[in-house]
Amino acid sequence: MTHYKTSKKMVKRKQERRRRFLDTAIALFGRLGYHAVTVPMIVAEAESSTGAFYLYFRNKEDVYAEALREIGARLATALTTAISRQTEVAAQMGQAVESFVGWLAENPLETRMLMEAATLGGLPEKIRREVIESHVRSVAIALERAAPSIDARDRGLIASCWTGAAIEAAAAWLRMEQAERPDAAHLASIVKSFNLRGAGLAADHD
Amino acid sequence: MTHYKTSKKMVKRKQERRRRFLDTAIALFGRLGYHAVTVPMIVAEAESSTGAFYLYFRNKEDVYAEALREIGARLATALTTAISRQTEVAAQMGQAVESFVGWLAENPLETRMLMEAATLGGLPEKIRREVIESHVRSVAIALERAAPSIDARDRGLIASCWTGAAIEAAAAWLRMEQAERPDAAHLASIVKSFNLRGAGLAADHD
Amino acid sequence: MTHYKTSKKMVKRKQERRRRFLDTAIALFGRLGYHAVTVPMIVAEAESSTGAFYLYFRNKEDVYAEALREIGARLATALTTAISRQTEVAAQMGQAVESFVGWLAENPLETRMLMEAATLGGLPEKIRREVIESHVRSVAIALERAAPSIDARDRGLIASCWTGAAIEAAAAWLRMEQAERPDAAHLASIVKSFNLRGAGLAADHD
Amino acid sequence: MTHYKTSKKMVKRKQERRRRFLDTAIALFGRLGYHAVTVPMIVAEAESSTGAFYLYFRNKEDVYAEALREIGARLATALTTAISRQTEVAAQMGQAVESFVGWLAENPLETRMLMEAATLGGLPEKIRREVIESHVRSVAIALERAAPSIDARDRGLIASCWTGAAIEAAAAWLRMEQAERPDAAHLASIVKSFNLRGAGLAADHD
DNA sequence: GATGAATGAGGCTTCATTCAT
DNA sequence: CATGAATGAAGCCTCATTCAT
Repeated sequence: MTHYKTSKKMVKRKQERRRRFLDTAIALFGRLGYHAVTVPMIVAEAESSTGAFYLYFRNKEDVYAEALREIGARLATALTTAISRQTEVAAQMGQAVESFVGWLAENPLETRMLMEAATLGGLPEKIRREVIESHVRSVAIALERAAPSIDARDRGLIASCWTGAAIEAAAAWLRMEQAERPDAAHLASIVKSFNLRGAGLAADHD
Repeated sequence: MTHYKTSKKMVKRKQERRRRFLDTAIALFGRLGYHAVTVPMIVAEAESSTGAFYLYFRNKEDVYAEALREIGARLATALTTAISRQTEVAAQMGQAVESFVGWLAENPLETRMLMEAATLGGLPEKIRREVIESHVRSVAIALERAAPSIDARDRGLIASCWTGAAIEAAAAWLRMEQAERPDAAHLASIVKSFNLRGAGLAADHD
Repeated sequence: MTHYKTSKKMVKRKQERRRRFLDTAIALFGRLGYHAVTVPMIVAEAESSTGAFYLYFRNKEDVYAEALREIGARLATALTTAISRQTEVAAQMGQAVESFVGWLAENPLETRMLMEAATLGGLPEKIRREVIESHVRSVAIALERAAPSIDARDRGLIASCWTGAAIEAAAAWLRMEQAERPDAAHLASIVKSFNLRGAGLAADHD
Repeated sequence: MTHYKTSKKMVKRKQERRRRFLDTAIALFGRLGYHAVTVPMIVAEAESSTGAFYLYFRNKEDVYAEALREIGARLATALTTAISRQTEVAAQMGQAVESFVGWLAENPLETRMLMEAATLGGLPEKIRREVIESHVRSVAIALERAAPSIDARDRGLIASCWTGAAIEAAAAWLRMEQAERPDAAHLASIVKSFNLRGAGLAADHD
């Protein structure tokens, strides 16, 4: 009765395998970049086989895209969780920047992929846009409530400034020698005040 | 030995040829990205030969790097010229953002290269850093004069926010359909006020 | 993980394929020389593909080196077999020259590779040295027993004379028109008496 | 009257230039081997121009061949001079080996070219054969006088053994670390006695 | 389902040689 | 006569993807 191929055990195995490919992919893409990573590399690192790889992913671009989606999901989870601890809009926005920057700082591989995906074209670029823009969008929405006087058309651009500042600051921080880096919390607080002020949501002398 | 024919004419021709390669390279790299461009493509587009290409550049990475340097020079010129028209520090900084964003918006190919170079590793990444950081540095220096109360260690990060906001906003603007884009001047003014406020250099209600 | 199909059949096939590459390589390198042979040539002649080639060898130099090793092994086998038929040192040495020269005369492709490898530098030169020097060394060792009065330091040089004479004579013989060549056995006997006398191991009027 | 283009001064200049090319070529070919040397390299080292190069030589193979001829001439001069100091055939032959080996040992670049040329095919191989065979031939002729009992057909092969022993011994000597090399005279004496005995021209206990 | 050997298009780069100046 | 910029054929090698086992 129970169809052999879809026993729960097998489904679980499949997911584990897929997950292992994805983790390996993030590790490699994050460290070496899209073009320097080869499918055989991923296969070797994941201790699997080429055939298995193409069973789970259509092609190299596809793993990259899926890995990016995974990253987007993790980031969203982190942000949602953090933000839900705040009730007020302004506080939520502050929390959002801090969590965003903090997450980037703690996840250098993922950050690198997020940055690289912007220039990769095709599916990766599309997914990166979705990931980032879902963040941009929620900033824009929050902005709408917090500063309704701002013209709707400008909100998107301001939100871009917002995320651009966060990502670039995190990237600069990651490029610094470990020794001379301020701690991640300090980084987050600087970006937070830059963004809140920039968007006109904080007193000048915060 | 006896140099008969290293005439001025030839020197000029060499420079022109090199310049043609560089222009072609910027056009292609800016449109398709580093990895999608092949040396034969550049050669064909520049109506030259493979051999000539390698006469002027060590390899593909090298043209990319040189093109990037060229871009950096052009950008620096644009900024210096614009800024020199202002005498006051705060005004200079405002001018700097506006010119920077304006230049990015008007030079989409160059902007794309500047963004991609961040993820290319090797020489390109190094040059991009030089180009961007020369800007970051001048922002940091201006900041020192304009807002001496800010901790020196933080200045670099704030400068990163500053350029990150500008670049990302310009990129988002470039990604918009031409029809729904506000004009470049408007974009520049939004980023300008975001950055000046973010850095604590402008009144809240500018 | 679970190795389904790394069957004996596949292992055998791999070895056969590798062997075909090696045989083809010897044929081509022996006929045309290292630099005149291209990887596509080897691939075409072996009725395989570029990719397969690089699956078995790191690069062109590597096939050459492996082919040389193969040649060394074949030569060593031939010599060991022949020499083992003799019990006395002097007789063994005589047998060694004869077999060596005979083998060279019968294997012109291999001989050509052995000669060319001396001027190729890198790994090929190193392997040729190993192959030849294993012969030189055994000559030197035999010499030690047969003529202990010779200074140890000179033995190596004498052994070089020994192999140099054999190789050059074989090469000269191979260069002759087939019509005017004495038979291989005659060649071998001439070199044999030259070398034995040269090393002081035979009566003057042998 | 005196034709401008063939004034003595110019002829001399031409010869000097050609000579400089040849010397440079020997230095480079001897150090790096035929295939690793490029025409631009020779041109640069000789501080001249590509155009000039092709004024004096038909192509790369041609310089190599000419350089080889030059080497042959120098070697012949050295040998002739040395041999002419002896009056007796046997003494002349001994002198010949010694001078030959000595010359090889003192001229490593030339020796390397002589060895490499054997496997180059085309003109170089032909010239090398001429150079070496003129030596082989004179050995064969001397042999005819010194040991008329030897069969004429065998003389050529014996002469090949003779030169092969000399060249290989010299090469082995050149490959040794300078520190552990016996001096060139010792090398020469070893080869001398090996060859004289091998050819049956010396007492067993020389 | 799983494996990994095999494929081959296509990229990068070198260098002997020519020829306009 | 001399120069050296320009040419382009041709070689080496990588790697995404397929498919027989």
